[in-house]
Amino acid sequence: MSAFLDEAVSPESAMDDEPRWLDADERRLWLRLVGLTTLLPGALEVQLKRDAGLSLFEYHVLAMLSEADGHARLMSDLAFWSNSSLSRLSHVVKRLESQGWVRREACLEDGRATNAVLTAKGAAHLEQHAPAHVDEVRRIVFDGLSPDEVRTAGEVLGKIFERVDPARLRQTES
Amino acid sequence: MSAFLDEAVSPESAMDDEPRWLDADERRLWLRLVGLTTLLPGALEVQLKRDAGLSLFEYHVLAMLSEADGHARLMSDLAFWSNSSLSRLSHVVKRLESQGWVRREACLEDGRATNAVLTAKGAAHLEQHAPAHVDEVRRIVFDGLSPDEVRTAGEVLGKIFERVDPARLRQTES
DNA sequence: CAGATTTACTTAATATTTCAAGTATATCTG
DNA sequence: CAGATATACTTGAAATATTAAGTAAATCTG
Repeated sequence: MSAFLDEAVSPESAMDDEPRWLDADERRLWLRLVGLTTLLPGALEVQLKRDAGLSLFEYHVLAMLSEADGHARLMSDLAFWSNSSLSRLSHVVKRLESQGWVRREACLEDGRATNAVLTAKGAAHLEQHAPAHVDEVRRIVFDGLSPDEVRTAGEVLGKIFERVDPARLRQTES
Repeated sequence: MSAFLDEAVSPESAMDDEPRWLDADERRLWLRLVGLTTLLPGALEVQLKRDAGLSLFEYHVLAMLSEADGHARLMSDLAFWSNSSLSRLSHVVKRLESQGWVRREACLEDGRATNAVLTAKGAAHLEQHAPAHVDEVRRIVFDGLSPDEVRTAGEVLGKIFERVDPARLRQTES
């Protein structure tokens, strides 16, 4: 990734408007961002999968339901809050439904819409496994960081997140 | 994710050793980290896929080869540098090979090992599409950040990265 | 208010990733 | 140096994710 990201390489380019290559600090952040996006979910999933039979994404979906009014959300809202496409969510909810952790309910106000609802069993499952998962998140993500680092990194990632999809920022603000 | 991450919820837990739930700043960083791991690759891939017919991972693999001596690396080294399992890499290299961008070569020193080698065509493809990709990375990731933010965020992510898999840290240090 | 468009999803097909073996070579141990 | 173990991959199958197409209900438009 160094070549074709930083400026040490390829003084000639295909088009003649040379882009601004990345400097050393940018390259470092970039590589770590790429590294984390590929490795972090897997690292956390080992524990979750083993202990709770959930992927990180599934856990996140259940957690988003657990904090909603009446433990229910419209599929499209839930897709938003779990950073996913409706299609991906639909498949995952089907699986969570088959485990008895979630059920679907037609929406009364809008005939097109469906609510995903966390069942009592799903809530219990989440409660049971949340502590170990939070411990794991803490162990991998937070134990090495000072409060100040947590705050500033959160700010910076927020600025990036905002640009990934401007409509989504509100998600982590509340 | 609020419930079962922060401390506003479930004063009683299954086991009685209550974990330390996340505080507001921790929760914010955590949600943004999760959000970025799920959305950032896709956001960058739109451009790459359309213009260069490459996923972010494939681009990364080619870039890692391009900066290696002789444009070649052992499969296991390449797996390390691209944060992937050998199996995943093997499948992807097969595809890159079928496009003529990479070829495999037996390693002379070790009969078990294989070198993945960037072909001239692969190097040309990378050179052709690198500028637009870097522009896109810059647009989404860096344009909103000050040099100071880039530096400090890089540091913090490094500390997390180190804990995801201690053996891997060296990767973004050089 | 009829036809066209948009919204909210689901589903089938495809692509990608992971998992579990399998193969072959290298190294280590008694 | 023979047998055991470890390393470096590859491959096929299973799980997961994305894409494209389809259905049905709501809304918008002339």
